[in-house]
Amino acid sequence: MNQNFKKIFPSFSNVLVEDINANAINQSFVTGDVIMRTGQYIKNTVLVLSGSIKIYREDDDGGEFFMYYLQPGQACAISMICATKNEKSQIMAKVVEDVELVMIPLPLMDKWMMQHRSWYEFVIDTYRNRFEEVLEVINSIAFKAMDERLEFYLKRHKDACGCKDLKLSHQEIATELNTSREVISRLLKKLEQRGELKLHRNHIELLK
Amino acid sequence: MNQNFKKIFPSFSNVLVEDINANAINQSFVTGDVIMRTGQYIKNTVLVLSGSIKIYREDDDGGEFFMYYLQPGQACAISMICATKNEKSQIMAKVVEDVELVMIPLPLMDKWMMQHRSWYEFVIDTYRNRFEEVLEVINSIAFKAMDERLEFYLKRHKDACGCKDLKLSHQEIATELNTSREVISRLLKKLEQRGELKLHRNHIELLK
DNA sequence: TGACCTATGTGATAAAAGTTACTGATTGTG
DNA sequence: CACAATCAGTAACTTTTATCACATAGGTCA
Repeated sequence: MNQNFKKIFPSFSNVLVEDINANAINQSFVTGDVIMRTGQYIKNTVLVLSGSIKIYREDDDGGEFFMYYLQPGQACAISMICATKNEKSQIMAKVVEDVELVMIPLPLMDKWMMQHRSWYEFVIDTYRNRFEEVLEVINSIAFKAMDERLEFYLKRHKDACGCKDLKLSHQEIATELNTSREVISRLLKKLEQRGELKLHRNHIELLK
Repeated sequence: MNQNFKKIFPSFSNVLVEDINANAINQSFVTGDVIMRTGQYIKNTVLVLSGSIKIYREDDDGGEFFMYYLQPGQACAISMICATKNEKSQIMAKVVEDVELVMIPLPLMDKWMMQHRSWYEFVIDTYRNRFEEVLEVINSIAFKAMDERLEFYLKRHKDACGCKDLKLSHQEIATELNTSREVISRLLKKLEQRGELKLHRNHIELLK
């Protein structure tokens, strides 16, 4: 796993990787598992080795507002931030594709900041990227109408999975954009007519 | 200023305060000054001694979506994050009340993370608080209709200024919520009828 | 195959928000 | 004081989004 790990987190120094191997816990989850809930205390920082996790905010009445995906080589910024303060989670994390994780216990996450330059940079980098991503999300909902928000949503999914075939139902999209299925169906139809994509049952084929 | 500084940033160690005094630059701005723009490179991390700064995102067509205020004793999380990577600003910062600032040059901000425990904790704390605040903002726009968003907006302003008298015109609020003045006027009227507040020219008196 | 479940398409209608147009009120300034 | 500028109130209308109701289509499995 040592070899593999260096490939997924190439910026980590050898000493850091040794420290991780010695202290962190490996854990696996399968699709559908919820590994973090709103209000739950966070005890670990999570590094993703394989698979994919959806990070979202939950509404009082079942809305699941999509924020971003965690992919291999990434870490959960929120778990890092909360970890240092032993805070409750403000977000939900659900497994989209079976994942292998490395759990870094809270005190180590903090200690390594001072000891390993490459860890420090990784953490700061994670903060920055997520903060920016979240700012983008704010832009899209604050300034854009639903049609543009849908396009933004599809684009982010394309970027995240690196493919043009999105396995999403209209209902799922509607939930994640906090609107109704009918609205999404209609807007997708328009995009199809414009030649932007092709609709299939349970998946959407992007053409551009 | 040394004495004063310790009062505004009580968590800072004496050594850190000395370091700040020796290296940082004091700067003042007056109401209306824009001290950071979208696309501009960030060369300093900003600590607020007095006054107040509005942080917002700018739209292509003049929208000024309100994110949060920077108050005395606080620092700009975004300038910290960007500073470490020499990145462009993604936000706008406008002075709302004349401010005195301490500008920490980029390389020091980074260096001190390893040297001063109290600086490290302050920075992490700033990240965490802002991240959470931004998540709250996402909730309000993703899940709430304009009436609730307005109430949330008023509440945050009350919390920020610590008073119940908000010096805001309907137009300002509308701009910051990216809607039109008429909508805000109507909703404020409703809130007045419900006895939540009292409307005056150029200011709103909260009753609850 | 046919019963059944889920996903999607679509029209009608309602509600929320945005736009236009105009009014009066208050304030500051020469 | 007179005038301009800004702020606020409101009615009428349009657009966007949400909701309801129902039709159809594809896939699963006994």
